[in-house]
Amino acid sequence: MHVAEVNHRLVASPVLRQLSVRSVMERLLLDGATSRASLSRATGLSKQTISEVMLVLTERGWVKESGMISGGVGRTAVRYEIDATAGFALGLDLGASTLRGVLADISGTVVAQHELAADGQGGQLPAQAKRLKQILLDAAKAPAERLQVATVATPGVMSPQGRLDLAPNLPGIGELDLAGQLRSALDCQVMFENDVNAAALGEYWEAGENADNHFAFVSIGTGVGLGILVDGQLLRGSSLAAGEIGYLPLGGDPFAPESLEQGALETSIGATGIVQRHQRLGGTAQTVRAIFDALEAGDRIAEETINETARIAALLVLTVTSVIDPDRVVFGGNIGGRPELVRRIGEWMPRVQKRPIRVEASRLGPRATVLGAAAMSLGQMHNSLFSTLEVPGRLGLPTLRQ
Amino acid sequence: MHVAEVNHRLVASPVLRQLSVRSVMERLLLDGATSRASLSRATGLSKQTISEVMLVLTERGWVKESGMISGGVGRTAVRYEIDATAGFALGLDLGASTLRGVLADISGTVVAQHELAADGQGGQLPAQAKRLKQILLDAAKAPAERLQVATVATPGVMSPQGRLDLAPNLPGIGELDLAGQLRSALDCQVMFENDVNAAALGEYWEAGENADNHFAFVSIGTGVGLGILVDGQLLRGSSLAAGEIGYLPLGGDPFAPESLEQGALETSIGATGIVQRHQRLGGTAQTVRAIFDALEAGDRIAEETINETARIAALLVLTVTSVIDPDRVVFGGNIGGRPELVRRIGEWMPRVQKRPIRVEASRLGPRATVLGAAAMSLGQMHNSLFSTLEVPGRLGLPTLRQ
DNA sequence: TTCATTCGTCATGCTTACGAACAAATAGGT
DNA sequence: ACCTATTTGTTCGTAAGCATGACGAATGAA
Repeated sequence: MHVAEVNHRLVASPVLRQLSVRSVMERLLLDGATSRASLSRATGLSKQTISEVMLVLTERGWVKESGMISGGVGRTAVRYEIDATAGFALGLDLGASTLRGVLADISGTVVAQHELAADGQGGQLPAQAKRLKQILLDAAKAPAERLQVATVATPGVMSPQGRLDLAPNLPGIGELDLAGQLRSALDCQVMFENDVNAAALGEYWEAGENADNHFAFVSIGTGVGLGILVDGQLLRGSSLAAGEIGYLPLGGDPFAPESLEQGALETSIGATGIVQRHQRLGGTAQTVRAIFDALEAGDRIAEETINETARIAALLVLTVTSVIDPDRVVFGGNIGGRPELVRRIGEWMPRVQKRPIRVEASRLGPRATVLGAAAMSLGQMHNSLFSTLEVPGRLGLPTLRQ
Repeated sequence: MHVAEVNHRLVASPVLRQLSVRSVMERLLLDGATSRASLSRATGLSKQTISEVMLVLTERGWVKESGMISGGVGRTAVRYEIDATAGFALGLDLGASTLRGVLADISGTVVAQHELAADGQGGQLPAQAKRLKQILLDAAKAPAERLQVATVATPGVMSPQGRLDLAPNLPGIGELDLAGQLRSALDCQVMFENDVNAAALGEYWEAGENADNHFAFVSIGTGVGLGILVDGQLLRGSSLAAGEIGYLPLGGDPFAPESLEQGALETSIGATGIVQRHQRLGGTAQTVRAIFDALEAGDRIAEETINETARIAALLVLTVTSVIDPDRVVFGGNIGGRPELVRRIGEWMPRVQKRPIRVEASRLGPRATVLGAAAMSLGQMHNSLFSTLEVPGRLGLPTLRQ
């Protein structure tokens, strides 16, 4: 089978066949390896159609035979499964101190992960990304041509001009044509996403079948951020600013000039805010990590600091549940992922909200963002390969005439 | 043409034809009357396919010829348009003092509207609804069999058992099997929706082509509520509680016991909260209406009351924009729709948020809810008639394996 | 060994859509 | 008055896709 064949999209196929291919691939992705007969039952398509579709898919290299199914009554069935090596999706997390990467194959299996210490200057970034990509491809023995999509998770916002704005932790990066340079360095379709949104998607993906499709992820670290999933889709907002919660009027006077600059909530429960609170209470710690260490050692001031932080975070949970009513709120980030903090947030909740709400700590920790980036690539790969068709789910409303 | 034919759904048609019918109907709904040739260009389907589809649609009664198009170069074209009398959608707004109704035809034109003073007791409601339905059908000369869907907008939440909960303004209504009784009284498919959500949809619908598909509607009246549209769809939340903003920690101490009972925000800017504020400031007014009257007369205490209310509402806008980033926030309800209030909210905004945000007063006023209910019925009618097909827009993610 | 069951293929027929050719109708120019 | 370019809409032939039902193959259980 030639690589050219593998890369060939199913664009030319007519509408009906595309729909059939799509439902078959969806079943294979969700259920794993199966026979044609059970695919026919699962999709409602006739056995005949399934056979035709599988013929096309094996010729194209997306699907391969994988042994037989025997043991039950009746004839043994030929088992088909997605050829996991047919396409790969890359996720990158562009952090302040590390550059993380994850490579997933088309079936959703993570086949390689690695991280590099970030060089001080942003100018090195595209070259580093290229190196990381190659390391991951080599580790997975994946040919470079089969890398279909990469997603780069970044702090701040990627401007339409391809420059990274509002990312003070990555000095000097705003001057680069980051999008263009990464596109040529990675040599495939490249997408960009906010790191908190990516982390939200990562946690959602990790939860797997238990995932409710309505989900909120709060990141507390140097700054604060919120990622929202509605019906399994990221909610980005009309100016891509959904989840920019630093300015929420919680934990400080929102009308104070510094709140307008830095944001009341961020000032209150961001890393520097927590350290300042500790110092106001008489503590001497210089970092949040030191405060958590003191907390573990039984220090009263640290206890009070974290408890007050949790109190304000509980108001944040109240705010999020009041507005979008997620099934649960997951906390992550350097600070937000701390179980000591999350437990205290949960303890505050009954005092501000009658309805119980699940408040949990991130299960993926620092890997949430990079896995979410890989998930975005994976979703994009599937949809561009098997879903070129534009079928809007619902009709829009006609113009109102009254 | 028989009514039985009109009511016949297109269920039996195979997939491909359904898709064709759908795109044709969508174009006709959005663009109005056109010729078959231009439909062919607009949909990408061939001219003969369009002709076949139109034949089916005219036979079924959904579409009819409507004169000729001449004047340009070339042969005159036969013009087709949706037969507006083929189906009707009903919206009802179940308010504390009035029962409003709107009847729209299949093309989205409001063909009748009327309201009845609500009888004191909730038990009369189904009979009143039936009467209102008949009044509207008579006014529009629409045969009852062609009423396809009705949506009833209610305060509170409709429980899965069909009882209306959390609607203190409608005493005694919680005991009724409201859903069942309305279904048999209205004698068609009946849906239920929260009144604030319906109002949000109404305002969105009214904005028409200028509507951005990302939109928030805040209602301030006896209580406070929020309706959110994401991509033109209502955001309901995982327990149908999205937009229940009464408990937001704004304008009062969220840890106070009365905040847990009544909600801090609702206590602060709900009707009674505003009156109490006025009295605390030394005023004597008993109703919000009186306060607004005094404001117009130049009263300083009223000015201060409303300004403080606007200040807290501005924090609400900040909260909503921080979380979901809508294109604009529209205020409605008895109090929220007041331009004097909305103007002051807009004046407070620059003090808490750098990014400008459009804050506007409802254009539909008290009719927003009933129009939104009609819009829901209309959408449901279109989708059940022309979109029986289940085609998910995007593929889901496979299980994560790592 | 027989039988019920399941898998997969083959042959057939139906529905749908498309392309090309063509007839019909019109405006505008000569 | 006539011709031409343009647009509309139909007819006819062709191809694609799917379903149906019959059939052979392979298997476990009685």
